[in-house]
Amino acid sequence: MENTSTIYNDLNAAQKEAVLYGEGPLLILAGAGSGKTRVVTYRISHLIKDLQVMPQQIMALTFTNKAALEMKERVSKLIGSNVDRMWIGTFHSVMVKVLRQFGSLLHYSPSFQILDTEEQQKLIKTILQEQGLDKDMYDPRAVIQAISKQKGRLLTVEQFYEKYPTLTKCLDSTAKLCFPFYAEYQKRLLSLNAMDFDDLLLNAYVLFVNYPHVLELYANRFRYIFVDEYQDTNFAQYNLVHMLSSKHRNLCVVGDDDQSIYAFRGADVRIILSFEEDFPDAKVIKLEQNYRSSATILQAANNIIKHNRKRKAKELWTTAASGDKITYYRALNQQDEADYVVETIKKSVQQGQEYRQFAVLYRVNALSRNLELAFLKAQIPFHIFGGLRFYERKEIKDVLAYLRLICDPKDDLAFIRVVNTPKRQIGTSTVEKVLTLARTSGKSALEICAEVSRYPELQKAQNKLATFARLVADMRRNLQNPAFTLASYIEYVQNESGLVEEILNQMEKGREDSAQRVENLKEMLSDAVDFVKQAKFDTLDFTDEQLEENDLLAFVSRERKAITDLSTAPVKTYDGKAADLSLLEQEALKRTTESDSEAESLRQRTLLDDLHDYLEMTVLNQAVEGENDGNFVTLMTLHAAKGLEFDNVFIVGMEESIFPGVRSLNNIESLEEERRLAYVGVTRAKKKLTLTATAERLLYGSTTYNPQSRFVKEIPPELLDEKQNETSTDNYDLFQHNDRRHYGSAGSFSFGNYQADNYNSNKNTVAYSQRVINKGVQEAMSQLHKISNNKKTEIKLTPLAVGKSTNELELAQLKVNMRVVHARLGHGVIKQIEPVANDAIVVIQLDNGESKRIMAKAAHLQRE
DNA sequence: GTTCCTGATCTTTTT
DNA sequence: GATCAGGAAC
Repeated sequence: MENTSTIYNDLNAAQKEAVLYGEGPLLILAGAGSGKTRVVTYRISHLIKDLQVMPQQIMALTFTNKAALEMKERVSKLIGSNVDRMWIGTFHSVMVKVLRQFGSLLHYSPSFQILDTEEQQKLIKTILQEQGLDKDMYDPRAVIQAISKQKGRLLTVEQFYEKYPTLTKCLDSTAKLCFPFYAEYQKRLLSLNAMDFDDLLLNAYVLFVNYPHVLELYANRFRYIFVDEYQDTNFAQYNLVHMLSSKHRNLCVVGDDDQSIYAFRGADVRIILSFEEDFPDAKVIKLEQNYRSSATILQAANNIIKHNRKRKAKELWTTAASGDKITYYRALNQQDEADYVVETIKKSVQQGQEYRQFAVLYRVNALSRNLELAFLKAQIPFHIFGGLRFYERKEIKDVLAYLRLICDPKDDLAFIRVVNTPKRQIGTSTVEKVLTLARTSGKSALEICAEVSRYPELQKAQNKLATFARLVADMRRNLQNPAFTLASYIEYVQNESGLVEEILNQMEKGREDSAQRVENLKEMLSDAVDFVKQAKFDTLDFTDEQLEENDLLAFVSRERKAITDLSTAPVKTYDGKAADLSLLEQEALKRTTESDSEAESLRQRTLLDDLHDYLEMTVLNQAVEGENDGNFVTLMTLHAAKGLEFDNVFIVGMEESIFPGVRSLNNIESLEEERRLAYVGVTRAKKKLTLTATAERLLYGSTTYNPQSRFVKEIPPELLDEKQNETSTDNYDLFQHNDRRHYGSAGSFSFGNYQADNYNSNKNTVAYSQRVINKGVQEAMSQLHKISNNKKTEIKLTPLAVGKSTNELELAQLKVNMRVVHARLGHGVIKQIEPVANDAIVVIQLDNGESKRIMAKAAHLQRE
């Protein structure tokens, strides 16, 4: 076998062993920078190329879309083009695939929708109100978290109330929070035909338990299963993985217990720690050689992490030279700290380094502010990652809600969101009435509006509601209009709904972020163009679905036979109900007979298909492109930096109660998680690491004085090169004072609000900055250009057939002081043209004296 | 129904 | 200091 290929020659002994290891459970403990992804991708390629394993027999589960994408690309480079047949994806997306296929067994229709966190919270709020519960006692966010925790532990509603039959029996505080809500919440989800993120895992689990034959289908098919970042799995994921691999037992998990930093969202380190108990015959391979960092940096990392008690013995080593010492800078205050970072980068760049080789990491987002200002002042290009994600922005979510309502008129949550957005004088009380009527009659809210004249109690708002219903119906009808592409259709909805107009009106009133919001709407259009392009590429899943359609029929007939074999005994199910096989059978038959027409629509995707898939992508795939290969300094949280590497890394805010955070000071478990976070941060650096702390810090509106972080003290002093602001004499005393204080005490003390920072009103500078609020970490960092090259596509929209006249002015023809006619507003003069994305905001002085802002393209302005 | 003001809150984040 | 939700006044 050794002769099959030379690609294995660039692996070290441990890596090679992991790649070539045969059948059975395999745990790869891969330290930071030890070539983990390379090992996994090589192993997959080895299975396919050397052992003739079929790609469709391989499943690889990741936590993020970014990781899945990277794995796909790297595997496809190694083996050629047939990655498509493998199931490489996030836990969630893979389970969606399963549930779309078999969810009907759990009484969900295959088109169930997936709720995001905001909608979950809204649901909880309604339940809270309707049940008349004390809203000071229940914070919706905490309730959602509590429910999520139960689901992560695989407690269904039935099991939950079995375990906690009364409120007084809820000893656990999260159970207490759940108790009044869980059942009702779940009931609503079902009636909305919706699942939340945790349901995707929980329901897949329930499905597999209730219908062993379904599990068998997958367990048989997937001979090899891989799990990336195994230290981040929760109980539900753990169980799913074990079920799926129960047949062939070729489960390969990769992870590093020292890099487990997501316990706060349900990850359980014990899962990776007990892999060998789960599989006594497991092979364990440790990858300890680090190819990333200098010896000094590694030594620091090892010294920090060895203070943790619960962990697998593991020590990174390298053949690299010791390199530069770690700089530890003690600043006067956060300004001084930021200036130091900026100055250091400036100097290094003057000596020939590039901005892209620098990253500044921090524990909490709040620390980015001062850095941002300092970078702006110094005119150094930078990107801040984190903050609101693209699809979570208000203006985007509003458009998405319209699209959802158009797609599925029964989507009452979408209805609630948009019925009065933009404002249509439809208030909460009216909406309440509509919803009550909908609930009692079993109709959807939109249906009620469509036949509003039948309901005397809605008389006052009759016209408004009817107009809204007509608006949505019109939009829906236009789905059939062949002139539309997905992007041009979305643009049409953006305009027709009045959302764009509302933003422009707000701009009129001086709202500052309006231009940005318009730009986001435009960005959404190019996003849609790219999405369709990709969807045409990605035919991958359809072949698989086709395959499973037959499986579904086979499954039903087998299940039937099982029942007849057991004479009258019903199939054992999870909730005690017998499976309704006849329904399922009809469904399966229907699908097979439809498969011809489906195959046809495969060739010619309809606008509705595109829209459907697009909507699913927006919930499930939150990652959005960032600017990829720009030469800029990266600013992000330590969490976001996991998996990335930079030549030069700064970690700021190395102070007790910031890092480690206040909330972890009294708890060993979370303190150890903070320490792992420090370990992750330190190991991001390849050549040079700089740590900074301040004597005095203005945070959350008050000044604090924190002792230096214990993590700095855990680094042997001989590795550190300590520096401080030379202009100051009292600086050191301040630190002495801070450090004399005890660690465990409730963190920092404060002298109240004095002296705010000097830069507080720099809003204009912020606007021109290179700051990209919210583009995902995804591509900005990766060297994979493939997608990003497509991303910069120019938006080409099919012009609307309607309303286009020969007199219509093109964007380029518009000039200031030109007289124009607007179909609705009448005559006026162009006063200002402000380009935005591929369009422009035009200020028109109307003849009646009023001035209006409109989007140039949608306005269809004509020559006077 | 809408706007404007007050006051509580401020880890980390993906799906 | 900044944001955002919820309540009172318009």
